[in-house]
Amino acid sequence: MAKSSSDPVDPRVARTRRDVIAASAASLLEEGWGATTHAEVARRAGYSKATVYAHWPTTVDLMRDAIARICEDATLPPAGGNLHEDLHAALSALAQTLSEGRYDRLMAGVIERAAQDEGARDLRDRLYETATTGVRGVLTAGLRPDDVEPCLTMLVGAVLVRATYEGEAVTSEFITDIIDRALARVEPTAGH
Amino acid sequence: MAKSSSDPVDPRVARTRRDVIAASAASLLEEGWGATTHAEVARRAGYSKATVYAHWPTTVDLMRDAIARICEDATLPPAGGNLHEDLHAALSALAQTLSEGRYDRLMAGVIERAAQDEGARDLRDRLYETATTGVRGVLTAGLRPDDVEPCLTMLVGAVLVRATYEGEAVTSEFITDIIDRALARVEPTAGH
DNA sequence: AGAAGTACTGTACTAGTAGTTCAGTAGTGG
DNA sequence: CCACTACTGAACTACTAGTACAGTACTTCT
Repeated sequence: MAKSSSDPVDPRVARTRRDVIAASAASLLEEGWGATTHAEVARRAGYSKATVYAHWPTTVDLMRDAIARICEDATLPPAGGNLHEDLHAALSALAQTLSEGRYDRLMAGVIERAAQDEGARDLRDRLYETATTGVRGVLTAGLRPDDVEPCLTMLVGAVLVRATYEGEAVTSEFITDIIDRALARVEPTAGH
Repeated sequence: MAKSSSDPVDPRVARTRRDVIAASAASLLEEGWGATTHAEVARRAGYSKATVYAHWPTTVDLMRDAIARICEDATLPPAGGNLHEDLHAALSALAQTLSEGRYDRLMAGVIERAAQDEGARDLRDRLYETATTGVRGVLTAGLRPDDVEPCLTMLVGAVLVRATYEGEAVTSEFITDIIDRALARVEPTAGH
């Protein structure tokens, strides 16, 4: 309350926040929500458990910052102007993120908690939003507004089901196939 | 080992298995995987914790039977022969199951564990298989074999994303829309 | 530089839970 | 009626989440 306006943060606090959030994000991606506890994060970051509790009283507090950090790190593939190619790139990036980056387990953990915890519901929305930003951008740029949402849902859903629920690899051919099908109604000329 | 062939089960064992599995299934749907412990299931079913451990040593053992039971209860809407109508009915049933029956949290719990536990991976596959049987059946009956898998993945994915990840209601109009789009490439004549 | 304030540490503690053990009880099949 | 086995309940171990707090180290202000 004393120095709230100018807000010159104590460098110790800045250091601690940075390190602990990085450790939380790493643990969340590597071990999943269930294994990402205050104690584990403190161990990884090299701080005392009490310090972590002092900054983030609840697990959701900790996850909120960790997920925000993870979302910051998400990179978008560059758009070239060709709808099919850009979509293919964006969906490939999504598939990559889902399988390699372990977003699947992370997302599952958030969804499981979202049923009971209001805070987790926000996290779910933000995470989904971030993961699909690339695809949404390409569709918004190339489609009529009415077509964006259903196409987004079908394309993202197909990749997500393939990667997370069927546990199968998302191949380039698969992505090409679903793009062709999803855009069939939208484009007057048959692509490819 | 003594009476394995004819297998006349002790009625006490049959009773216990039936009651505990029912309680596990109920807890799994109502409270989620995380809250479905041996102790909680024993309390619900009215048996001793030790008895539950005796029958199902690990949590996955218990979940396996509970999920099998849940899958048995799944009902399929009757097929009428019209592709669009049958698909609409099957996808509505899926959406209903996802939101009302809390399959979303259940599925999320299974996926989260599937990353570490081999047994949970089997459960994920079986659960996904069961949830999509209705839609798959309709597609198999009405489409060329090559079209079944991609259409299934897109339609199921769209419903799943809508219900579970976006947290929005799956309306009848939404289902009609995605069916039209998914089948656009498949049917020579534009439906509706 | 020194003082005053605050962040972090390490340890110890409480409370609660997963899982085990086992002697005792009661239902089952022969 | 007897031998057998399933279930009970209570006690116990081992582990974990979260709290408390006195001591130390860093930062900022004068």
